[in-house]
Amino acid sequence: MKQVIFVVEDDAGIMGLYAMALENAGFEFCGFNSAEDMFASFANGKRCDLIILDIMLPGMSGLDALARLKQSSDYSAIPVIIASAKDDEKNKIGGLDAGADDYVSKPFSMNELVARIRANLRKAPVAAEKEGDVLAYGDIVINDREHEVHVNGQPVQLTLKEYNLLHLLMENIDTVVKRDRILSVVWDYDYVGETRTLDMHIKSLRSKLGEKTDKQYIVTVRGVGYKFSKI
Amino acid sequence: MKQVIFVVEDDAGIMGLYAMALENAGFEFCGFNSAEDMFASFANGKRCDLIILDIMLPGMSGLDALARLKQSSDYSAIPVIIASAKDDEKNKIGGLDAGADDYVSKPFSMNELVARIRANLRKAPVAAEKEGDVLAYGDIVINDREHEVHVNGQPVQLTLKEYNLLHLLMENIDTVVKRDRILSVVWDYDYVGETRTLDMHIKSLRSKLGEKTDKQYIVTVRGVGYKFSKI
DNA sequence: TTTTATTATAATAATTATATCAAATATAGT
DNA sequence: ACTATATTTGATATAATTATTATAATAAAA
Repeated sequence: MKQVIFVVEDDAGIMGLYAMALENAGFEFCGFNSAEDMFASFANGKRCDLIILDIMLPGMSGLDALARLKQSSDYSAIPVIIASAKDDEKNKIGGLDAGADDYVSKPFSMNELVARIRANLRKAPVAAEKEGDVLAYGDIVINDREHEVHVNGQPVQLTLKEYNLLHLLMENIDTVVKRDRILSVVWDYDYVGETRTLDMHIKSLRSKLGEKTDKQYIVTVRGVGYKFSKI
Repeated sequence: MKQVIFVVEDDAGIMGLYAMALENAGFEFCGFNSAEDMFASFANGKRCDLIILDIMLPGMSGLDALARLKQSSDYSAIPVIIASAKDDEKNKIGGLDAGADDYVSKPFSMNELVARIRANLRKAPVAAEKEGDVLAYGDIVINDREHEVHVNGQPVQLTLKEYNLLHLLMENIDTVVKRDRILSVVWDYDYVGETRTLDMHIKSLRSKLGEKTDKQYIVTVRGVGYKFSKI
């Protein structure tokens, strides 16, 4: 199911660019010429995963719209990226203070925009997936309440350390977790010096997850740590 | 890249011990005789990862300095370890109340100190990483959280040094970064003299970025350094 | 133009980080 | 106390990264 991006922008030309870039990147695009139109659409029950909001708008300003979104209990969780023609620091700070999750100043490349969208979309799902104590990605499901892990629907038997390690990595999906941090979270270490313990557990975790699939979930980021990767 | 530890301590002998212990433990040491000196250094743009603060200081007291640090939005995230000659519980509590992250009372072993430094450094990264996940210009996007770089939407595989180098240059977009500065930030160097190491990494970075585009991002400023350029 | 200083390049050597393995130790269950 | 399982440790292998060296190319200065 494609993720839906709302774009509020009054300039038709720029809107066209958004449409093209977002469709291209695999999102469902939905544009509005004014903030009022967007709220009307919300009222009609339409939903989205992220909003791109121009600051300079006819009628209700972008910042006002932002304030309204962030006050509402229904919509406050939706990430909002402010887009502005002004490369004006004041505006930038203002927007972030008002609750925007990110900011791009025009002109920006569509690559940058897509990167920012992806980054912001990724912050949200953790909360969503956390409910019911279940973290899931792809073929791997980790159920905290039951303390069980399934790969491709098949239960796999993890030891405590393996479980905690996987849990930490999945909590931080697509995010590098530094070796130090892993050691201090999964182990208690104030460790000084060399240990191959972490590597060992990564290895056994990989083999237990990999026995049932050939996909590489746990990615080594040399010199930094490991991340659980969607890609 | 070494982590930088600021030490504020008026006794020259003790300062020497700190210097030795910290360098030894692989940190970059930077000492100040007074809190005022440290703030002056901050004002000059110098940054650190952790501060060790003596309580008994000439001029501004350690606790006052602590209060000032913790009130500032810029520096409040930096972990502070209070060091005091008084093994006095009252003082200890006072310091922690005032926002210190940890406390050691003299005399302490350098091993203990280093262990505490490591432990406190480890608490921080979450806060640090929160800031500006994405740096982008044009076709190049660098995502710090994921530790990934995309060129034209395509991921490219960078080594740690290449990554740090690119990051430094992109942080300073359109600004020349001097060779010295690059060497001291990305490498540990105080090193004076000839090295072609930096050139090497610039070369491989260029080729990795350029494989997918013919635009020149990294500009050589002869006699000075390099800059990442929009134009 | 010639000289000099600086940077680019390529090939090779050295270093470092991680992976793997086998064995030792610890822990929990019976 | 005995077993089975889990975890840690240290030694070694592998692979990836980084540094070095020598040489070429280039720009600036004389």
